[in-house]
Amino acid sequence: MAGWAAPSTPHDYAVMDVLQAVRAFSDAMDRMYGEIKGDMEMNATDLAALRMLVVREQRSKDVSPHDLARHLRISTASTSKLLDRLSASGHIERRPHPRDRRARIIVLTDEARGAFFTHFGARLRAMRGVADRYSDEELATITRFIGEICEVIDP
Amino acid sequence: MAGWAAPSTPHDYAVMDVLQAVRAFSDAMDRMYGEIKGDMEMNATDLAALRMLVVREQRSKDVSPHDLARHLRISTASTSKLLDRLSASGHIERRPHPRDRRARIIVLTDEARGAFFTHFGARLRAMRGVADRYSDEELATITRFIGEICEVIDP
DNA sequence: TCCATTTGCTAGTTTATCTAGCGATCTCGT
DNA sequence: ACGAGATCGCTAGATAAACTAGCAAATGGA
Repeated sequence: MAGWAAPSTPHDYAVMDVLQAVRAFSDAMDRMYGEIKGDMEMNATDLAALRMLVVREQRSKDVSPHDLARHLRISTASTSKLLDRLSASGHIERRPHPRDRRARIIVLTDEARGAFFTHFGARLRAMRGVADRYSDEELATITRFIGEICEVIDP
Repeated sequence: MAGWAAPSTPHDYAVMDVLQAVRAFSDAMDRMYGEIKGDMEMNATDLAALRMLVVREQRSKDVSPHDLARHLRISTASTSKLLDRLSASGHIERRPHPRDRRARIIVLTDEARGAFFTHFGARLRAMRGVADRYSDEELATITRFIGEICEVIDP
């Protein structure tokens, strides 16, 4: 994913290395989600939906079926079926929206939170262990870099 | 994905921030692939296969249908169909393995390489632009951090 | 040599997505 | 206040893509 323009200076090599690391990270994420998908006996989309719900919950943001459809890039029809599956498996509940009677709010069940952290928890702790070994300044630089990369790949 | 244990020191906050950045990065990657999937009119699995082939080609590694099945975590039967699709759309070719007459080697066509860089090229240049603004020491730290994160999430 | 294993494929089934369209509800201009 | 148009989530039916089971050809070690 990086390296088809010949590097010439040490800086070029450093840039190439970091972009290769970014690519490797993407692959590692794919494989991790693949593994967890297998462990939880879910398909990729349903797991991605669950991840979104966890993230949004931590930010105290409500999630509608429409939000899910946009994030997952599937139709709202597919989203209805997806919610049927997650509801039947006890991972989510459809709650009425307090103000808009057409709308729904999707909330995670305790079982889903438990299952999620059962499967992600060990890796999250391991990631925290990695981050702990860096200084505050280094972490700030890394955070800034990752943030900037996010902005250019998903503007 | 980070932050359910109350942080108390500046370092805790820095760790929490970087883990949130990692999570956001993962989300941004998902959305980027989703967008490219739409632009290239491919499904997620086929695009993931193409990405794997590009990465392996840059490392000069041969890819068999079996390798694809393992990486994508789909059956070899589904992989055969996937290769039929990619072959029909002109993205790949099945070549005979030089030594094992049962096996195949999957190679990208020039068209596939072109299409891939048409869709990823702008973002890759943008990422390079971001990385260029960091010092060699910073880039080394970031590369090391990302590498360590990869090891713990995909051991 | 011989037999278990590996490789990639096909056939048929199941699962998940899409398009099209519906009723209910909200929003906004008049 | 009220009607037009937009939005929300859902259903039905069609299409696409995954799965399981099993096959022949080729390999490789006992």
